[in-house]
Amino acid sequence: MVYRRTHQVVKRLAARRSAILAAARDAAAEGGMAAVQIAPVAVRANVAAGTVYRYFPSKAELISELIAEVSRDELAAIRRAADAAPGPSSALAAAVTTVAVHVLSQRKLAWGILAEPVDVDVSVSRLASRREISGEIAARIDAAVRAGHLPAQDTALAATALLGALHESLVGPLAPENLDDPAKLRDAVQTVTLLALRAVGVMDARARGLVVQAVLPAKALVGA
Amino acid sequence: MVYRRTHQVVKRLAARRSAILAAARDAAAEGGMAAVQIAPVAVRANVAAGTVYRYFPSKAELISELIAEVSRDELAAIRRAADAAPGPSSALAAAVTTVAVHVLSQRKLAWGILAEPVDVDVSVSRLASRREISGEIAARIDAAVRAGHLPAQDTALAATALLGALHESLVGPLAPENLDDPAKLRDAVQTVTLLALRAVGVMDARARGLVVQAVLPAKALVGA
DNA sequence: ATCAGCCGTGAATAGTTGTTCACTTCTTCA
DNA sequence: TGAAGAAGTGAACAACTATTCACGGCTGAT
Repeated sequence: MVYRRTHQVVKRLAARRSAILAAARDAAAEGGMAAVQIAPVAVRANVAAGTVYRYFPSKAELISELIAEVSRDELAAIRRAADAAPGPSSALAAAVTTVAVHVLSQRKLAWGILAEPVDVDVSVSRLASRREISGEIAARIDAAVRAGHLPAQDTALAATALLGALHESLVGPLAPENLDDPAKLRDAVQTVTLLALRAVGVMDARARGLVVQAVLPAKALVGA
Repeated sequence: MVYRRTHQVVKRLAARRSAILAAARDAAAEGGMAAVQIAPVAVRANVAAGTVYRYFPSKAELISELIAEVSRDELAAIRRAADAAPGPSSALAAAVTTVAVHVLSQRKLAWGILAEPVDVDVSVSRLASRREISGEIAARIDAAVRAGHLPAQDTALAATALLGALHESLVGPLAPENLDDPAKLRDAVQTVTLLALRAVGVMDARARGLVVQAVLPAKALVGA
């Protein structure tokens, strides 16, 4: 053979691949999953439509990777916030707040990743990602139950319900309008976190305390 | 003119219109909104594709009417159940249980009506329907607050969150698998209702009592 | 410098589905 | 019964997009 991939080429290919993924992410953040179409994404990434297919075997694969990437970031953020909390209940509160803040800061993207319809091939990947995040929340609920802070319950179902509540109330079509106002945004996060904590059995008074503590560090994320 | 619509013809036209709507509903119940395509719906209704357009100006209009119809039924059921309850807290529990049971008994249809992606023209109608149901739940929460049974709160946001929790945990992709088993189904309804009641501030012990009372009459609906 | 082979291209292709319309069939009434 | 006009038909059309592929240009070893 008279041609072999040199390190420089490998790097360029990886960069281009990332650029395409980033373009897809931008498109989704702007117009939801429906806006992730091969031609527009190619334009954003400064490549031709055909080139996209040199990097991803199909659109479904591209979207699957996009979802996986976003979910990986999300999961890491949840773990970081929860692990930094002083106890299981605080950790749960931190996890919930983190989800709320993240979802709000990228509403369209979150909507696309979480709810917007896609074809079957993609929903497999989406399901896996969602399961991971739901599992993480379930684990945090379970820890609080084992610590005696919460009544015994079906933690998997509870985690799913909490995520549903967060998503629907913050990025769903009935979500409040002017969440661009930071104050309103913080209120919404607090309110929803409170609902979530009470739902799994935290006493009202204690829940209010946990919410305040959890929102303080998370406020930084809102600004970022 | 030598032709005028006779009563018999008017009736036949109305029947055909209903048949098309019913066909659309069946299709949605079987395969979600994605399955509501003109050609298949026409076949189900025993008419030609073109005929559908004699009754509905566009597919979006057809789906909008479908959504409105289903939501109207849903809202009526919620009101009926809530009004039959002895007090505001019971009414709220009854309302939540009713939503849960209905959603479970027609999962695919509910998913299509509530969450499946559709084009913009349809989402207007969907939004209106959803707002009505959410408003009804909000009103029930508000009644319980005014009765002093619940702490003051943003009832609209709470109602939206509750519906999100119900939908996600019962018909979302992470919903438990074998809900066809009546016992499992009842458990799921109870668990989710309990979560919902606690979320808005009902004390755990009292919530458990309300759940049991609310599920008893609703069980009949499951069988139907 | 040169050539083998990979990378990038974008116009053409193909599949899917909502919508139209020229035509047929049915209904009503004189 | 026949004419006027409405209702029904379904093949053809149109719009949208994912995907392909034959070609031109670039890269890297000799």
